[in-house]
Order: sequence, then C-alpha cells, then structure tokens
Amino acid sequence: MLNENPIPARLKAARKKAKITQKELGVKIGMEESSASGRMNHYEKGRHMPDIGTLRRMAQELNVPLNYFFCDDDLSAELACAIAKLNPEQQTKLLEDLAKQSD
Amino acid sequence: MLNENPIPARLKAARKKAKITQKELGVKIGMEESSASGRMNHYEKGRHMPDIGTLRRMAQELNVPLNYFFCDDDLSAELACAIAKLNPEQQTKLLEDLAKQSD
DNA sequence: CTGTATACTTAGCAATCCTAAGTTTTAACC
DNA sequence: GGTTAAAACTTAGGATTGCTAAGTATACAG
Repeated sequence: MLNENPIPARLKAARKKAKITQKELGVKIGMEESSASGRMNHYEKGRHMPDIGTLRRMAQELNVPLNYFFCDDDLSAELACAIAKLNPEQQTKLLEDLAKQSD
Repeated sequence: MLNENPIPARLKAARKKAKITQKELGVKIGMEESSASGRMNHYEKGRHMPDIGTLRRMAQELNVPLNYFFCDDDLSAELACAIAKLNPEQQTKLLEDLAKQSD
C-alpha cells in the first residue's frame, strides 16, 4: 500500500531545501518556542495531522503550494511547485496543451 | 483571506461531475448507510476535516489525485487532474520544459 | 568527556470528529 | 399551489485525535 500520509516526506524535503530545523520552522509560523520542536516533529514523523491553517502557514514559509504536501511522489510534488509559479495565462495554455495531448 | 479549506469546493465539483449524491459517495467508500449522508455533508460544508484515508478513498472513487482536494482554484485543480493522468516519462519531460521556461 | 543543537518520544488535557437522529430544502408530479 | 420523496443540511454528545509540555536520545564540536 502507498504511504497513506504523504505529508512527512514532503515536509522533510521542503524543510531541508530551506535549510532550517524543525523547531525553526515551527517558530516561524507562530508556534510557541516551548512546543514548536515537538509539534513539528510529530508532523514530520506522521504521528499527528496538522490542520489546514497550519499547513497553509508551512506552505507559505517553505514557498510551496498547499497541495504540495499531498503529492504522492517527488515528481508530482516538483510539478506542483513549478505549476504554482506560472501565471494564470500560462496555466490556461498548459491545460489546453495537455487536453490536446490526451486525445 | 483565501478560503482556508479548499476541500468543500473541490469535493462538490468532483462529485457533481460524477453525478452522484453525497450519501452515494459515502456508501461507495465504505461508510455506513446510516451515517454516510451526514458525514459527507460535513465534509462538503467544511464543518469537519476528513482524515487522509477517507480523502484517498474519495479521490479514488472520483478519479482525481489526492492533491486535487487541496488546490485553491479551479484552474490548478484541473491541472492537477491532467498531470496525474500522464505517465512518468511525460511528467519528467513537462518538468524539464517548465524549468527552462522559468529561466 | 562535556556541552549544545537537533531530533525524537510520551502522557494527559484540550480540541475535533463521528455517529445517529432530526430538520429543511429541492424538485417532480398532479 | 399542494403533496411527496429525495437530497441536503444541522445538531449534540460520546469517541477519537491532536496539542502541549516535559523529558530522552543522538550527533558532533571543543
């Protein structure tokens, strides 16, 4: 079975890329100094599930789209980031191209 | 502020496209007849947050990727679906194309 | 070995969800 | 417009899960 919860792997990858610790990330998104380490570690080990607001703050801090955390593999995760950086016109054009391709 | 929870809008769109009721969707993914209507409605109204396992079963039943439920607008949601249908080779090529484009 | 930074674990309380039952809305039909 | 059934929605409380705070383990520099 597929890893049920994709958040741990995504979170770790994006945090490492940003070169910050679990606690630093937690504090940056508004957690208490005293609980940031434990909470962030729970999320990264998959023991607890963060709520949407927390996910959004992490996404913003790590410069990834919210849906990044729910991608099941590295490739689709990178694609999600790349697509989030396109402007709406570019996104529309890409969607049209993909639609043609699948005919 | 952006709608904090994108699930309700995505869930409704995908369910309508599949032309089934809230209860039907719930039963199809293994909920009890007696509670399927209430539970699915909670999710679609944003009152409760489904767990990852439930999200996965909904995604499979509705033929969308898991990250679809966390896209913040229709355009990126459709793109997520289109990309999920590509094979890995096509995905890799697309990622390379997007990387060039952003230089 | 000692001190420090980072990662990880645990347990009880607090917050949230699941269930079951009931209510409201929608839409088709006469 | 009134009737009916299906669909959508709401509520309350017991059950489940997450948050917090405190502690432990590991890695590494001095």
